[in-house]
Amino acid sequence: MPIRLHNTLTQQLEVFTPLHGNTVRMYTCGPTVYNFIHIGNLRTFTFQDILRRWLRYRGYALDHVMNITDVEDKIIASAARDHKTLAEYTAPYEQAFFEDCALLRLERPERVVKATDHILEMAEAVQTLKAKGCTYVSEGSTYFRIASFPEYGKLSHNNFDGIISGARVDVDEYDKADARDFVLWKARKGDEPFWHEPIGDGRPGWHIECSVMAMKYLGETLDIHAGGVDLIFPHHENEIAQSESITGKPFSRFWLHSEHLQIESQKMSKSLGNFYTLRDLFEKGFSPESIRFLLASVPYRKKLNFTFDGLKAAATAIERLRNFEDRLKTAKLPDQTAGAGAEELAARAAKAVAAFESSLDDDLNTAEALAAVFEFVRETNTTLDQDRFPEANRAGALNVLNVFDRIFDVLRPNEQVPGLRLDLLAQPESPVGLTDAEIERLIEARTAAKKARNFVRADELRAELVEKGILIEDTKDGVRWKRK
RNA sequence: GGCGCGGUAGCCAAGUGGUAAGGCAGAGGUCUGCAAAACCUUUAUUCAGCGGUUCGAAUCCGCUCCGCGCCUCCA
Repeated sequence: MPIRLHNTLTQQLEVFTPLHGNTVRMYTCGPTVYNFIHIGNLRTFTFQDILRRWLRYRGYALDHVMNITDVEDKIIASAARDHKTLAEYTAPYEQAFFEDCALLRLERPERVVKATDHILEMAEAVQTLKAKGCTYVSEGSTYFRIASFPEYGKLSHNNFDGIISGARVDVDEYDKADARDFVLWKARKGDEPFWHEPIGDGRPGWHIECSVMAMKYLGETLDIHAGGVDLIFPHHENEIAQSESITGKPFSRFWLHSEHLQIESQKMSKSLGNFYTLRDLFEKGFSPESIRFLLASVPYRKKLNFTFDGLKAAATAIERLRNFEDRLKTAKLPDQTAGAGAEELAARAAKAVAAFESSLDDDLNTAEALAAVFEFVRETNTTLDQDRFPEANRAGALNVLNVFDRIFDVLRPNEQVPGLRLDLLAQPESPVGLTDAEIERLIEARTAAKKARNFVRADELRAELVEKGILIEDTKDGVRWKRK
């Protein structure tokens, strides 16, 4: 079954295939590094990660470029306030961004590129636009004239004919010919950083960096361009105007946009005090896997209500899957079973994988994909309970989880991921560190006491273990334990 | 004013014409010396409301109510 994705350009679900061979050329708008990224940013980056993984699962190779915006008004203002250069100011946030991504298991794009490494190309692009008659200069700054691009508005489906009453048209300090014209190259101003280029002393406008870097690395027509819904207008609309004016070709075939999330049913905003970074959530004791699971569990085009109850529910759901995996790996299984045969059970696993796949093929319907997995877990647990799950089907069942985790990636706790800052995670209180051998010895003593029907002693030993953060599970296959 | 989205069980949330997925919480049960953990079962005659189309609607159409987004920096 083919992958179908919702294209903002056409407002429809379309079958996706790359333009050239097997490689998907994808560009995503990365962070502006003037602060730590927040949970809303992470929703978008998680969506892009799921998209990456699903495209690869379906056999495509990726050439994915993500930009880092490291020159921009807020950065300039903050750097000036702190008496730092742009690079001095942005470097720590850039590093923090990659740490956050690693903690959430977000795959690194094939190329991560910075705006300040492409100033020359941007200035050249502005020159090209000037030569094509798409620009004008006002007070030293160069603007893009949207009247030169008749298709302006085709992405956001805004109609700019005539006056839009009620809209707050902000004609700022610069003298723009049309309120919607946007700046390509800002004239040098005061003490602000600037570059000396033929187009003039100054710095690039925001939108031009994405057009330039995307086309430099991926060619004139991308397969996919993605970002948050807020970028549809004006950022992506402007990217289209610039890029297509330069090349005369479609800039991107697919435009994918992820919805915003809300916090406890409210808009996330600094003034409401519900503005969370990953670090904030770690301090509250939530794990990266819980956060990733919650962010991934709601299809990307739906608003996601991000709540602390939701995070707890996500943690419990992951625990259920981990328990299931553990059971599958360690259970003693019969060679022969009555009732449902190996073939039927194999078909059940195949059906679960097929349902998982078709859900994600359908515009990345992660909620439906999860349902397929949990249904399989329940069915298989039942069969295991009945001692009717044969050894021959073990691998097939584990494969369902492997397929699931290739995309969701929440079954393994964080460990040695390069660049991973485990120190940022809230450490669970483990008052006393018992070695495995010590734990085993205490459990053996308890088992012996139980056998001797000395339940007082057995309960003492159990209490001691619980106190030290060890969870005892008496199963019919013997005692299992795990650290809490 | 323009464009667009949404209102499904206590909470989160699939489903866009064929008779309500899944997760969490709750309740009951299995297991156990008792527990815990784990697992199982169960939980919406109903999909904001009112009309309409249809053999049949949560799904299509109209109206009403409520919430939200973009049109301005923003994931």
